[in-house]
Amino acid sequence: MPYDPSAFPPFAVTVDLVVLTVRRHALCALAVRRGESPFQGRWALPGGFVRADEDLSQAAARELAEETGLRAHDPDAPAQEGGAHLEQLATYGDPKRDPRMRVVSVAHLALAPDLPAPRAGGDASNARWAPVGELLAQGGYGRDGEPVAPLAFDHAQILSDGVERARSKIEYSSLATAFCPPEFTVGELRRVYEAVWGVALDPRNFHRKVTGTPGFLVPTGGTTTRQGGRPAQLFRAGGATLLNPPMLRPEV
Amino acid sequence: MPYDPSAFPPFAVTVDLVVLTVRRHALCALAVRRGESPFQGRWALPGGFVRADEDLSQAAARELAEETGLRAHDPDAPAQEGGAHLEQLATYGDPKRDPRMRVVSVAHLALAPDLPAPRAGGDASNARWAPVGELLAQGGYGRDGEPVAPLAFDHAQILSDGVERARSKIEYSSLATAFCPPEFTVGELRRVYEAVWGVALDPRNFHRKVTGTPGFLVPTGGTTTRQGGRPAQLFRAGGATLLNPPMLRPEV
DNA sequence: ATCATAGTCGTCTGCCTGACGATAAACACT
DNA sequence: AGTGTTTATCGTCAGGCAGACGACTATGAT
Repeated sequence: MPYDPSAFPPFAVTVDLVVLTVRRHALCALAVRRGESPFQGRWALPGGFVRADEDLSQAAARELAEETGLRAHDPDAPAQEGGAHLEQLATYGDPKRDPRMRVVSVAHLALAPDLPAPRAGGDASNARWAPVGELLAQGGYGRDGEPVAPLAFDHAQILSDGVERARSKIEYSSLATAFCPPEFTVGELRRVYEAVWGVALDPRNFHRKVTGTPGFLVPTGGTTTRQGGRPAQLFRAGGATLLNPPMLRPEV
Repeated sequence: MPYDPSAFPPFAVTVDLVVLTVRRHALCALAVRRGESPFQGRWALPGGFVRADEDLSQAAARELAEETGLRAHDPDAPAQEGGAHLEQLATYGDPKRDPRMRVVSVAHLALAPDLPAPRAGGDASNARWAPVGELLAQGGYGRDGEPVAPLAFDHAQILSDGVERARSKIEYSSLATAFCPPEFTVGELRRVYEAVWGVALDPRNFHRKVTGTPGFLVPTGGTTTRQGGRPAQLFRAGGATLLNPPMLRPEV
């Protein structure tokens, strides 16, 4: 068929972000309150339109910086200090997902260390870190007992897919270090796994596994007692991005 | 920000397909010859525009049916007879990936049993199954010695991502059965793994692994000698879609 | 001093994998 | 009929890794 501009319908293309972090032993996602219709006043994932001259990953990195101030890393690079892991998640294009027009959203997944309070256009009340269980509890009640409305659009599905991606990916990669500060202890890394998977892991077996995998953790020489108890060695993420054999997620 | 149609640029959205199959002990992908500019005469992945009222997966299933006659399965369902596995792969949106205009392509991955000759608008010379190594050999030479031009657009990257997805996914899922006919032998399934991974596997250990995993294979009671040698039991894919512990891919 | 907390090193047992021997059942020759 | 070839299937054995858990260490809190 010849090139004919009228042969295809125009779409709007957006990026939506699933930004995950671990706070107070819980897996949390960044949510912003919608200020406009549709779904006005409801919580949603941060996101926005892709600009005319922008690549998808550029648009995602820009949105991430606008919402959190974080700089994004290359997805293939190991976790480094002061930035977030960012990767494409999936694309959502149901014709009815946005009642205004035909919008295709390329969702991205970002993993960040614990951050100070989020900002959304400088207005803190319009952005928050919320435990993913709370955001996904359809028609349930939040931590403080207030009723929680479901996320706007198909964002519950997107968030759910993002959480599942994170849960499975830390099994066989060093991605869990993206939730940690530049230097961290084995115990802090273990608590990341426990929060993301929602299980308890044996500290001794976990210690053996992560320290026994060559290239996964590099000791920095320092120690810390910020968790209480005996001082723990500090590590940074090593060059190994793949964990083989993988960390086994306990049965449900 | 208020709703303003001028606030976002229009995009064209397409689906491109990485259709993989195993033929003659080699992993092959479906390629179609472009009849128009740009990249006229070059090989490309099949694909087309998403229609105005179509979901992305619908568009991918439609394109798959148009190019191969295959019906697509639900990605979450186990492999069934007479259809192909179809799942979303990734989305490619570099501003310069199509010189004509801004096109975002949502690539999908399809896995199919060995098929009769492909058809592309009824013209067999414009569609073929080609070994993926041949399609990805940049500036190399094909099986018959003719020079091979790289795939059009960024399709080499898309194909490469699709092959990598297939290679990793058969490790921990029953997806390899999607390459097999409805009833198959353990040996045929092993040859799928060998073709996709490009390695040789021990027949005895492979047999122990797949028959020892509950719910993975269900014997049908029949036997066949279509591979020569001693008759082999016939199986169909069981309900288990996840392989735990995974099939280990030998070191490179 | 004693306790609570967290980190780190070992041990043991069972399961799974890789390597590989042995047998079985078909077909193709001679 | 016998012999070789091919493929399927069952068994055995050693090594590695994970789960369960004991023991000890080094901090801060009471």
